[in-house]
Amino acid sequence: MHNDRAITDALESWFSTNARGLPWRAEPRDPYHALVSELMLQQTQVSRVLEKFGPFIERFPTVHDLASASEDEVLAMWSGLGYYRRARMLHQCAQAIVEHHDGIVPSDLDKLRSLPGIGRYTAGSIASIVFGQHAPIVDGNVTRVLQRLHNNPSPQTDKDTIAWSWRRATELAECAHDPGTFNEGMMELGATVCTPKNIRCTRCPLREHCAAFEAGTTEQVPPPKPRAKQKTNHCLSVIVTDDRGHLLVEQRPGEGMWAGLFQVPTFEDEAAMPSIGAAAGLLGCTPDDLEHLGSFTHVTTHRIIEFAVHRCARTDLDTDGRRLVDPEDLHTLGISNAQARIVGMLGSVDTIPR
DNA sequence: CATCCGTGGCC
DNA sequence: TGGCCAAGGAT
Repeated sequence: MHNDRAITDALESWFSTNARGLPWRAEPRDPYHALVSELMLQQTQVSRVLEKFGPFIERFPTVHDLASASEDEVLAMWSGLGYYRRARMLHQCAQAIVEHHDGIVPSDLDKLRSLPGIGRYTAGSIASIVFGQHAPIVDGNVTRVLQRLHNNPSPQTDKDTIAWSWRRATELAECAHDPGTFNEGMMELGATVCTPKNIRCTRCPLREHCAAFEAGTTEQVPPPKPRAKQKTNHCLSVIVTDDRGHLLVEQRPGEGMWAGLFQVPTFEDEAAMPSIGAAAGLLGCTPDDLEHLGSFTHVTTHRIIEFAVHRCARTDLDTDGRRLVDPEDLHTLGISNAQARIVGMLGSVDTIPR
């Protein structure tokens, strides 16, 4: 039907000379390293993962170390990566591996799939890249490459398109000489050559197999994804220190945005910025104790968050469910980049974990 | 099944 | 520089 073997051969050959260096690709491949890396790669760019992977593995060298760590420690090492629920999933995943799989990352696709935080993409990725199995993977890159390869103009998010992509990826993975290399190659091609815009067809190893290139429709296939409208939120954050210079922090709820992360006392409102009077009242000081240090806008995919940052002059506030930490020790707590920026307004305090 | 969950790069 | 873009898993 399709010239699948020609496609997989061309791609594997291209990838073996065009791969960017990912740390866990070093031989021998440690399945635990792959697990951490794949969870990180689910949600952020390769460059960010490169920054965070080394320190994370150094802190949690084995699946046992990760499993026995506290959730706070895991979140601390995840700080700045975003999608923090995945850090907790990875933590639970490690615990499940220790409890149900003798501390050994399973190679079986269904067993991988049943672990927390691992869906069919991540299961296929570990099964194929680490264990050499002919398992398919489909991510946004793979879908785009496949749709262009077959000049399939359907919306990427359609149920039928997703099912079609998985069928096609399954055929190709089964055909591939080295399915792990093929799967990595598809993602790398989508990330560096077969990109949404500025498509680099002249550098594409699959050009002669590409129906969209043939038809001249690469720019239109696939169509842009519909985007959710951003909601606005307002946060008033207050930097409070005691007479030793220790910083007052609180832990966010276990659900929602930045779940389980720490922050300086922060008051939120969807409609408008909380008033200084209200914030002072909740903190147990007066408006005169608060000094406005600055404001900024923090943008995420689904939210626009306006932050106003104040400094409290009082050093004797009731800690009331909050805790005081030495700014030097902030890197041991999970904090968002927005909060790191706020604490940075205090001075040249280094808040990024290393 | 629709919605939620961060951050940074690119133009 | 502000808008656009990337993307899997859980619930």
